Amino acid sequence: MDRRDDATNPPGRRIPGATVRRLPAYLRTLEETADARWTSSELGRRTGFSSEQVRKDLAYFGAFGTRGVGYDGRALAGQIRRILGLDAGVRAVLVGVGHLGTALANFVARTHQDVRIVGLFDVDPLKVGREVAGTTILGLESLDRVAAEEAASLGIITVPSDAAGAVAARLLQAGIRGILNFAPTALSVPESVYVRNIDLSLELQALAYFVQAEAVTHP
Amino acid sequence: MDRRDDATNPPGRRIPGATVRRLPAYLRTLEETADARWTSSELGRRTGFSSEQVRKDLAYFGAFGTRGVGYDGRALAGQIRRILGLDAGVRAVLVGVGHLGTALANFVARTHQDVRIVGLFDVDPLKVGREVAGTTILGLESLDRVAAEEAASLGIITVPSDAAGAVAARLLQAGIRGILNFAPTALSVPESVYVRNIDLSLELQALAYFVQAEAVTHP
DNA sequence: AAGTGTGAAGCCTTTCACAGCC
DNA sequence: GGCTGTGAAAGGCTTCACACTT
Repeated sequence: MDRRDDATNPPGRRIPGATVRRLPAYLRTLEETADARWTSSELGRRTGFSSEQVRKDLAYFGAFGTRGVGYDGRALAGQIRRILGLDAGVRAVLVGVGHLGTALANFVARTHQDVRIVGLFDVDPLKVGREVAGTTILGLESLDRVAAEEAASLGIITVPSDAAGAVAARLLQAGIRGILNFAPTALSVPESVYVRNIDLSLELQALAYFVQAEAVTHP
Repeated sequence: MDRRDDATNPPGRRIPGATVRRLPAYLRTLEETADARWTSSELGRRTGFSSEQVRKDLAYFGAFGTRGVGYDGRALAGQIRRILGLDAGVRAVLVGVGHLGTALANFVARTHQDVRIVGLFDVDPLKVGREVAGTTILGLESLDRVAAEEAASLGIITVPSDAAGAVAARLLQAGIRGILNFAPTALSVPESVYVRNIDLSLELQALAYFVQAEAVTHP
């Protein structure tokens, strides 16, 4: 879940990291139903947050609504895309094309036009050359070249735990500045690189606690 | 990445949810290197948290260490397993055996003895009957029966977004009390059910913001 | 001397409550 | 009247600092 993830929110106007992580949820909802008019309550109901939260989050970046009326859906979506830096287009490389890597590559290709996976890499010679989600899998030796050519800024690590550290090092060397890490290991990277760890086991075990605690509370 | 996830920590002694989510990381590290003696600093270094954090987290549940000395690795691991409710064994069902579901099923089967996937379900007739990670895929109609027979308490949703709501409803009906949801949708469930949403797109887009912000800060 | 356990302080995030505008 | 924008209050989590134990 989180390791040093939350040491992350440096920009000018000091935006809470929690706010940044909710913006994509707002954006998705706005895009899903191209409604002209939105209120903070409706947007909150659909994303699972409170209306105050929605208003406060947006207020960090400006005043996008009209009092007594609400928000214009299209305009707000545009603003959020701009804030997140999606309008410029985000390019990511993915290392480790097993089931998980394949699932992510397909998912991103299918559902995102603003985030694009521009390189798939694997050490397995049997996988190199195969095509997944419209991209040909390459060997790790091509990482630097592709990352540079495509100006990739994000990296996704879906390799086994013991390879993750080495892959992270290669990504940094290739100029990657943000990493989504699915391997259950704490990566050691410079302060300037953002790492988000997603660790299924941790989530499952934490869930086990809550379910058990609940059982104890209501016997 | 959180919707109503953090509305979660009701038990007797009011344990911070953040603490519960770190315990599995401590546990994994303790199990990885079966060292007899651990200090909070070493455990913190390995998991990526501060030593005070480690001590405070553990202190919520008791005094497991020896002053001036440290913690006994085996004993501490045992305590954490007990706290999380893992010693009783946790049983989960998984719905949606695509690439992502397959990856998770394999991963859990390979790396967990305390969390076990006792049922795999899919609506696709072509998948039903196939075997993944040692378990045969069944149709959704068998969910209630299997969940009851195996006393499953957790559910993992790895179906496409538009099916997630219906699957969640079926899981609740089958008596599931904790859900790990990989579909990018807010599920609506009763207060008593714990839901943890894991949403790749949100993470990727949030990462895009941080990377961009960094770029702005150091032009 | 070394390292745990813990109140107190500080920081971050959410919620409240209401003024302001349409 | 309805809904946004926002200071103030509340709540939750992390860090500090130190007493305490071996």
